[in-house]
Amino acid sequence: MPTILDVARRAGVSKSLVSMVTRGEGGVSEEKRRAILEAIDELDYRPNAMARGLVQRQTRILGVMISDLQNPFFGAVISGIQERAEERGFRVLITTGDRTPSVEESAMENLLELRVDGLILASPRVGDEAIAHAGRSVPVVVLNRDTNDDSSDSVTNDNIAGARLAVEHLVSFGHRRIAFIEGGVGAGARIRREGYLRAMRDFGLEEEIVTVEGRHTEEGGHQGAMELLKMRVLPTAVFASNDLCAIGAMTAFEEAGLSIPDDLSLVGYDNNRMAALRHISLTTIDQPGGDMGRSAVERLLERIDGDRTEPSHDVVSPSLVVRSTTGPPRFEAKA
Amino acid sequence: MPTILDVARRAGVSKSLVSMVTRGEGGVSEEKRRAILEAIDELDYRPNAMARGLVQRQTRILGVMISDLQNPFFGAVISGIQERAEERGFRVLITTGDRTPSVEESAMENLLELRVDGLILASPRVGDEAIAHAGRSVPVVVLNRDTNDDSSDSVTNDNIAGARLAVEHLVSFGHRRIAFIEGGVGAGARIRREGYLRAMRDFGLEEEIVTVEGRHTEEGGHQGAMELLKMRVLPTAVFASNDLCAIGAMTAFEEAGLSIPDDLSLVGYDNNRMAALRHISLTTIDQPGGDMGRSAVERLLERIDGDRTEPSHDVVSPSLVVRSTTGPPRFEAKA
DNA sequence: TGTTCCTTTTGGAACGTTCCAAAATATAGC
DNA sequence: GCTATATTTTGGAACGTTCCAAAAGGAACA
Repeated sequence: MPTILDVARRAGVSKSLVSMVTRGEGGVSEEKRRAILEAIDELDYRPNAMARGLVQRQTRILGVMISDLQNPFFGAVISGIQERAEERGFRVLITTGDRTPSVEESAMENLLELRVDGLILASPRVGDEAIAHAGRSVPVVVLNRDTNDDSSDSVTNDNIAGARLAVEHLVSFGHRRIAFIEGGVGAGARIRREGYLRAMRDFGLEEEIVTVEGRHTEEGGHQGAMELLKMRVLPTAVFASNDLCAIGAMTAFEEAGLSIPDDLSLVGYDNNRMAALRHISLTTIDQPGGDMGRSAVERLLERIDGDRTEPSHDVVSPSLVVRSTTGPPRFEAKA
Repeated sequence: MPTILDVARRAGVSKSLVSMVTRGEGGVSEEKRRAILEAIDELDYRPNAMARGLVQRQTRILGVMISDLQNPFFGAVISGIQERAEERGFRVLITTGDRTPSVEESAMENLLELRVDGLILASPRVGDEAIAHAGRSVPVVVLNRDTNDDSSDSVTNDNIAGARLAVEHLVSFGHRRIAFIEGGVGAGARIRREGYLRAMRDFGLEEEIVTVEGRHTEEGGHQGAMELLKMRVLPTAVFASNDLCAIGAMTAFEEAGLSIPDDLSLVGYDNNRMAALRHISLTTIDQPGGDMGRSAVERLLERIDGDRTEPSHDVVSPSLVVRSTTGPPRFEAKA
């Protein structure tokens, strides 16, 4: 593989001049510039980003760790990240953690060893200490998980408000027995659960609280729904911690012969593209993934440029998207 | 940020010993090893992958360029890649091209400048020459696109056979007027189109051939379907070049008041997780994404290890998955 | 013909590792 | 206690860039 010295030799100039050309720096005579460009082309030269990064002590790369690439919600997030990063002259490198803390941790470590200039963690499931640890060496923005420490910035949607929106919507139809399918630990899951609990209490439905696990996956949602189906008295509505979960639950309920929303209302969270499909048409809480991705990049760049040293915690507002999976309960609530 | 020298100083040893420890090399006394590990911990030292890669002239990183991260099919592909790579001690770094050739090209370039040891291109839309160019500097495996040159390996499903499976299935129901929604240039799209054309001819349906564009996206599929709806005589069946497309088309057809499969049968391609959702239940052609990802890694490692220099072109067999969007045509075919 | 001031070009040091040959130390055998 | 050998440790060179101070050329002017 050719190096900058090969190019210099071929073009009959010093390596420094070649470096100036590849970096797009001015002050190179037209003649030499042309000769260098030609040599680069002939030799198929490509600058070595490692050597460059080593001496510049920065890479202009933003690392993104996505907990679950199978969840289409993150597609939107990445698009937003990519778009804004490109505008600002940064590259984006993605790794994924397969929803497993240990895999996530090594995915983050990879990025850090590469010396990315900033790190975005999308719904990470790793422990707080791992995040804080990363935050000590590089600016970190956590997406959709409320970090309690100030070692990193965060961009979240207001999960408490979102959960409330969901419960409120169901209550407005007259539902009282509203179950919740949880999203496991990490991510915004814990907070959504908290939001559900609070909303239920606020509406005086403390005794109706029922929660089962759903792991933020389709399979998890399916299992959670099965668990609900085993109860002697079924809920009239179910709120799932994310859309994937909700869709898995939907399948389970219909397999059991229930009709949605006639027998049971269902609300998801995320508003991913599956939820919007006409055939799914899931009522859900929208969080603007693309915007959140863009904000994350901006928070990161503020830190990288040294414009800000105070932690920042952006909160975007979720909104209710009513589709076809919610309606009044079949039997009047006992009131 | 601490360097290996800081660690060495703190532990009272030479940098070489520290290096041996971080690389897990043997032959270090227990005493020194412990002291070094402790120093690493105290200083929060993390080896610099760039410096390491520079001298080792390899990174043990596999680069993956995914044309469309929004398409859930690639989630499965990445899982397969990741799994196998990890088994073999390689790391995976992902970039995405947002379905745009120029973005894809720079995403590839990023990875090459980082000197990844191998490159996987998943359904790239860039030109052949860009792929060949990359193939000159590093082993490349192209997924789901038949490369005609031998500068890279490929792993594809048999798109011709898959398309035939789809047409055959529809013909077996008595359909004759079977339209095709194309997937644009690049990817396996061109070949699927070819497969459709060939199958139609083989079944003596040459005059019934109708194709519209669908760009392998939901929106594209929707538009393609709208175009079909404008025709004076509607097809009784539609075969879409991928599931995303098919789902977009499904929406359009139902918005126009058509009932699937009663008024119109629909077949997709990929068998992505959306297609499997009970509510979509799309008849489709399955291609095993996870397996293809795993194979891609294996082909790459053969090249990296120098076990093989001859180009390899794996072809996996697609299979028909019959679900609920296909049935007999409403009116008997004119025969 | 010098002198001054630009513009263009250059070579060496640095970045943080690994590799390797050689040095230092420990162990064994007599 | 000495040699031979095995184990552990070390310092310097290399990897391919960028940065920077300084050198080399050119143009303008007296």
